[in-house]
This record gives sequence, C-alpha cells and structure tokens, in this order.
Amino acid sequence: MSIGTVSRVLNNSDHPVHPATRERVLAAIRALDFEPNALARGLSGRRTQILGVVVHDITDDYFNEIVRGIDEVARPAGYLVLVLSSYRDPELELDYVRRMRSQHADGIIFVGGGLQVPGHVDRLRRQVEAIEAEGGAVVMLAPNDLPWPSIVPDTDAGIAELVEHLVGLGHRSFAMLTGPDHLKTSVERAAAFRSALARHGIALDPRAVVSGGFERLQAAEALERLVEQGVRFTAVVCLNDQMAVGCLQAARRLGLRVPRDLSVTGIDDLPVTELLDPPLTTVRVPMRELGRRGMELVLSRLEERPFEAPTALACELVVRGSTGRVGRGSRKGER
Amino acid sequence: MSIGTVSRVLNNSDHPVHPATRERVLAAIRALDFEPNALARGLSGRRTQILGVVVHDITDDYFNEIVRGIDEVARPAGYLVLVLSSYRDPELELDYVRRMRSQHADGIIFVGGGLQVPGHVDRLRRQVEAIEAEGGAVVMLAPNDLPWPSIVPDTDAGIAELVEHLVGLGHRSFAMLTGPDHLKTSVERAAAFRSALARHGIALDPRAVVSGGFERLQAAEALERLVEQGVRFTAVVCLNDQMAVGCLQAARRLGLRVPRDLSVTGIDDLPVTELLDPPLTTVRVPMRELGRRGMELVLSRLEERPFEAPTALACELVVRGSTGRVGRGSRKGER
DNA sequence: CTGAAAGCGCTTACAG
DNA sequence: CTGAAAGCGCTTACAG
Repeated sequence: MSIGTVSRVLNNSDHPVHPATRERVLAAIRALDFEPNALARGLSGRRTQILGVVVHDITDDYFNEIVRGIDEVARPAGYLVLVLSSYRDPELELDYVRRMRSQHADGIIFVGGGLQVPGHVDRLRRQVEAIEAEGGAVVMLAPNDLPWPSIVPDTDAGIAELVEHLVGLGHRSFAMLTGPDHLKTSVERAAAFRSALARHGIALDPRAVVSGGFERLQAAEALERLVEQGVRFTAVVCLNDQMAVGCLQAARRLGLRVPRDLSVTGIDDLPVTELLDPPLTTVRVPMRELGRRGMELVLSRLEERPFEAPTALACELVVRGSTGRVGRGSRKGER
Repeated sequence: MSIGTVSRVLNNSDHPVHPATRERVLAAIRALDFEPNALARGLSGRRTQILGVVVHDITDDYFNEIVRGIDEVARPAGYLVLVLSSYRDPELELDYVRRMRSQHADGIIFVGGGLQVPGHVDRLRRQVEAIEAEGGAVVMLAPNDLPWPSIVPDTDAGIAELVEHLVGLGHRSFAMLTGPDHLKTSVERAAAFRSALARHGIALDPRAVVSGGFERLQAAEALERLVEQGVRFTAVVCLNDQMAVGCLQAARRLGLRVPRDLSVTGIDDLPVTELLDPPLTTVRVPMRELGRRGMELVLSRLEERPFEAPTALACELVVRGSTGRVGRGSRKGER
C-alpha cells in the first residue's frame, strides 16, 4: 500500500488498482479520517478548486445575490469561493488578483469589473494574462474594456421600456442619478437612457444629471440638493436600485409623495424593492442567473468545452408603485 | 542570489542579508513581477493566511453584515476569506470544515454555528479538534455547545427591554415566531422572552408560538395561519428581523394596520428595517462589530496573545414605528 | 553574510 | 497491478 497507490485510489486514477487493495486503502482512509493536503495537491500541478470572486461590497445586495448564484454552481463542482471585496479601489483589486495568482486559483470572476481608471486597466490586464497563461479562467460579469469572456446583463431594452412607460405617463422632464464615472456599467446605462429619451425628442437638462455614486445616502443627498436648487423634473431615474431607495427616503423627508408628486425608478430589482412603500418600478437584472452563468462559463473554459449559453442576459421592466401619471398619483390606483 | 536568499528577503527574515544583495533581489522581483507561490509556502509550514467563514446564506443580511465586519479586520491582516454557505445543512457544513482542514486554513469562524443536531455536534467537534491540533484557530459567533472560544451577542437584556416596552404599551397577549428548533440562537431568544414575560405574570398561549424558520416567507404564512385560526394577540414578537419583515407584509395583506391593529417586533436590526413602512422596532445586534471582534479573536489566538475584549456584545432596544399602544396606533404619532 | 540541501505532501511518469 | 523516485516551489536549519 504505497503512497502512490493511495493517491491513485483517492483520485480515481485511470491507472489500474486491484479491487482488494482499493478496499484496504479506503478502509484506512476512513479509519484515520484522512484528508489529503490540498496545498500539496495544488503544488503538484492539479487544479486547486479555488475560485476568486471580486465584488464591490458583500453587504450590497446586488453583489451578494450574484455571489449566491456563483455558489449554486461552484459548490456542486467542488469549488471553494474566495470573496474579495475591493470597494472599487483599484489598488486593492489589483492586490487581490495578485493573491489569486499566488494561490493558483483556477478561476476569477469579476462581478463589478470595469473600472476605467487609466493605467489600472493595463496593469490588471497583465495580471490576468499571467493567470490565464498558467491555465486559470477569468470571467467578467459587467461591461468592461478587457478582452476576456464576459456574461453581461443587457439593460438597454429594459431601459427603453422604462422610458416608454414614463413618457406614456406624461413625463417630459427628468432627473438622472448616475454611478461613479469610471464605471462602465454606469456610463452604458446613462447612454441607454439618453438615447431612449432622444427618440421622444427629450433631452436631459445638464443640471438634472448628477452622480449618486451608486450609493443610497449619496443619492438621497443629491436629490435633496436638486430640489433645493429648484431644478424642475417630474421623475428621477436612478441608474441602480440602491440610489432609488435613497430617493424614496429623501422624497419622504422633502414632503414629496411618490408617485403623486414625483416618480422614482431604479435598475437591478434588488429583493428589497418590493418591500418598500411604494414598491419600486425598476428594470430587473437576473442577478442569480448572472452568477450561475458566470460560473458555468468559468467551468466550461477550464474543461475546454464550448460554451453554448448566451452571454447577454435580458432585463425587463418591472412596473410597481413608484411611478405614476404626472401630478395624478399612482397608475395602479391611489391609496 | 540563491533561492534561499530570495526567500529571506521576501519574508523579511531575521537571518542577515547584505543590503546590496537585498536590493538586487527586490529589483529582480519587480522586473519579473514575481509572486511567490502561496501553496508552496503553506506546504512548507507557513501560515496560509486563509480564513474559512461558515454562514447560513450570504444573501441573508445578518450574515453578510457579519462577513463585512470580519473582512474589515481580515484584510489589513493579510487574510483571504473563504465564504462557506452551509444553508444550515449539517452534511454540507461538515464537508466544508474538512475542506478547510485540507486547505490548512489558519482559522474558521462559524457565524451561524450551533446546530444542535444529534451526532453532528460530535463529528464537528472531532474535525475542529484536528484543525486546532494543527495550529488553526476556530471561533464561534453564536451560542453553541462546543467548547471553543466564542463571541456572542447578548440579546437577553435587549429582549427584556423590548418586553418592558410592549407591556408598557398595554400588550398582554402575544404571538411568538421562532427559528429552527435545532438552532441554539432561537432557543435562547425564546427563553429570554418567556422569562421576561413571566416577570409580568404573562404566559404564552402555546397555540401562539410557532416556527417561522427564521425565514421571511415562512413567517408571513405562519402569521396568516394564526389569524385564520382565530388565535388572539395584540403583538407578534419575531425572533429575528427577517420574520418581522414577513409579518409586516402579511399584516398588510390581512388588512391589519401596524401598529394600530397589531404591533410587530424583530431582533437583529438589519439595515432594511428602517426603510420599511412602518420602520421596525427591534433589538439591535451589532453585526459588524461581532464580525470584527470574531476575527480579532482568531488573530489573537493565532499569535498566542491574550484576548482582552469582552466576548459578549450588548444588544439594545431600538424603538421605531411598528409598535404602539393597544388599539390606539403608533406611540410616535399617527400618520 | 551566502548557498546547498532536506523536507513539506502530494502526483505521475517510469521500471518491474 | 505495485512501488520507488523525481518534481512541484517554497522555508529553514546547517555548513562554510
């Protein structure tokens, strides 16, 4: 019962092992509660079964929902998930990627990806190239400028639907709360809004377009400031739900009734949105599905089999109570 | 410039290295973008800087808030965090612990800990003993029957305050929604309620005590069933916030106004609670602090220094809008 | 101060 | 079918 034989049994190797020997090995493993050393395994060239997932912040429901989706596929495949919260700090993100290289992670999924900070993209690219060269699979789940495989939520159609909905309710003047400027997700969502509005001959008042940093509190302050400054609009479109939640709170403090005095919309469809009062009209991003499919893409690349599933996920409009006819309250009956 | 010298420079070893040599090594490291292999490091006996965190479900805000707290201390200490979602499945939990042993994780934090499933506790104990014997530090962040160091939220005083508050508002008949029976957290919170109520000579109607499994939807159904069955009570106390959120939704569907017709309370003080309508009266568990302190305990054990901070965290009552005088609406002004 | 060498625990050609 | 041995990339006594 040499160490080599034990290894063959443990790995269900093709190499033949006598059934009786196999039994003896298995019995010993059970008796000793033997657990092979994963470090030694990884060092001798095997897959480490470690996946790194780069998120912004695990307490942000957008990210933990996606991590959940990843986990749903990673666990049955035997993968351990390292959650790397970068808080959108390029240095920290890069540092984590280097650590993943050092750990010989089989894969990395960038969930928030797409920091357009000059210089950073190149350094990131170099690290990712090194990881890929060593057999790792890197995948992005957001719009980005890096040349790696991605699964991306396609919000354009949903945003167009949302604009139809709002225009149909009589809205003509809008405020828009954007995310960080260096985030491609924010840039693309903003562009989708502008072009959908343009189709109705509506242009955004530059003063009514402000960054809420994709954060709740920042968005609440931004809305309050707009109102203070006397900027006129009948609907605020927020480029994510977190900011829409902030707007709902700010509106309450300002004495504005939603949707009678102001319509508010988000994007993402976080689980909280239906608990709010009023519940939020938003564009649904299938977050768990995004995570699942991202992990499937990682696995298919590691196993070098083709990936058949679509790499863009449809996102549709979800109408709830936070949007209504201009000056006339909720479309779905007043309260 | 031997491999040994490089290692000494990399680890800032005590062993003397000539400054000029050190410089040459550092220059080469930079030039090659060299990243030492963490697996080889771990295999040769060094700390792996890997931490395993066992949670129930990363999309549950109770858990991701705690993971955030852990991360706040783990990251500056150079630790990588493996998030292990066990969904309260003993087999899965045990499997993850074995994997942690295999990975030579330096530490494991059980966040949800305390599954009182017969047999399981012993098997878990054996694994944890093996890990500790190999120099790992295991810590629990919930009440448990295992003999390992813990940081525990002390909700007893907060629950007593909550009962005072409700009794002060005139409530005498209560319903209680509990978590899973095999979870010590649920058992202890229930006991705290019973004894606080007993001090006022109030006993719970056995029909009014039902499990909501610590889950929102289950709790909503449970409340609807109680009302259907004609069980009488003026306040539902939920043993966590998730269930209280479910009750708020169910109450709305049932046409019960909170708090005029029914008072609802939770425990935890999740971030959502203040966004709800009405916002929730609850007992605040300092989740991030719990996570931070848990990681500090892990580090202090790894470094074999004494841990000075208290191992129980005070949890106080937070009064918001979901509780009011019996039959007379909110204590804080009607709407 | 520097380097050669053993050892960590696996996997996997290679020899038998 | 079994086992001895090289090798993965580090760390760390040990010798010089």
